[in-house]
Amino acid sequence: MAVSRVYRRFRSERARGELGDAAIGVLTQLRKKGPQTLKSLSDLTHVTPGSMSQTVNRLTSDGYAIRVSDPTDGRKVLFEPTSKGLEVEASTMAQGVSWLDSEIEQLTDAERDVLKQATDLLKRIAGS
Amino acid sequence: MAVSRVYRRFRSERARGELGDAAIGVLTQLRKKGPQTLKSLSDLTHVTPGSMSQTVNRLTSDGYAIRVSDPTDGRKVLFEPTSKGLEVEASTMAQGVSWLDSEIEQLTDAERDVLKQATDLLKRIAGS
DNA sequence: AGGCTTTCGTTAGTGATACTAATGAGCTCG
DNA sequence: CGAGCTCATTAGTATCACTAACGAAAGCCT
Repeated sequence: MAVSRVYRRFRSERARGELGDAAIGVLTQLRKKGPQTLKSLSDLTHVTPGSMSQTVNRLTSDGYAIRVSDPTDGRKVLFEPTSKGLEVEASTMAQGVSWLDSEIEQLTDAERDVLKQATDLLKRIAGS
Repeated sequence: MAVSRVYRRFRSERARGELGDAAIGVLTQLRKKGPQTLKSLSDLTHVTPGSMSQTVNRLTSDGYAIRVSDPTDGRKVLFEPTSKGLEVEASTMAQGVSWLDSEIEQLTDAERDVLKQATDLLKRIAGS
C-alpha cells in the first residue's frame, strides 16, 4: 500500500513532463546499456513485447529514439536514443524528482539509511 | 525507481482480479472509514474528483458499491460498499498478495524490519 | 534442400487509471 | 435574493498495460 501511494504521488507530481514514466525509463535503459532490441527492453522492464512496442512507438514517432536494423539478425530491431531523447531523459530525471528530494531532505540520517537499505530489498523483491 | 518496479510487479501479478488496484483501494477505504463522499475519497487517494468519479462508476455499475444521497447536503453523494463489494475486497486483499508474501518470507528478520520502518517513511513521504 | 518450429517485432483491440475542462445542481454569505 | 463557492458528473484525451493474431526471419531436423 505504501509503495502504491508513493508511486502514484510520484507520477502525479510530474505528469506535466513531455513523456510518461515508462517512456523515460526506456530512455534511461538505452543510455545506460546502449542500443537494445525490443525483446531485451521488454524483458528488462518485465513487460510484454506488445506493450513495449507501443512505448517505443511513442519515442520514435516523437523523435526521441530511432530504429536501427541489426545487421546480424534480420528479425531484430535495435533502438537507440537521439540527442533530443538523451536531453529529455537527463532533464526529466534531474528536475522531475525535486519534490522527492525535498521530502528526503527532511528525514534524519538514520531514516535515510533505512530507505537506502529498503531500496535494495525492494529491487530484489521486484525481481531484478 | 525501486518503488516503480515493485509497483509494476505488484499490478501485473494480480491484474487477473476482477477489479483494478484503485478500485480495490476505494473499497478498502469504505470498509475502514465507512461511507464517504466522492470528494473525500478523491482527497484520500490524492486523485481528482473526475478520476474518482470514474472509479466509483466502475464499482457501482458492477454492484460493488451503491450511491446514497446525503440527507443534510443535496450536493453530496455517499458511497458505501455492498456485501459483494466487501467480499471481493477481502478475498483480493487476502490472496492477491501471495507472491509478495513468499518474497518477504525469504528475507531475514533484520531485512523485514528495515521494510517495516521504510513503510512508515514512504507513507509519510507520500503525504498522508 | 525443404519444411516445421521458434523467435522477433508489429498491429489491433481492450481495460484500468489518470488528467483537464465544462456543466449543472445545491449551499452560503453578504 | 443573487453571486460565488463546493460537489459531482460527463466528455475527451493520454499513458501504460494486456492478449491475440500476424508476417518475417532464423534455426533445426530429416
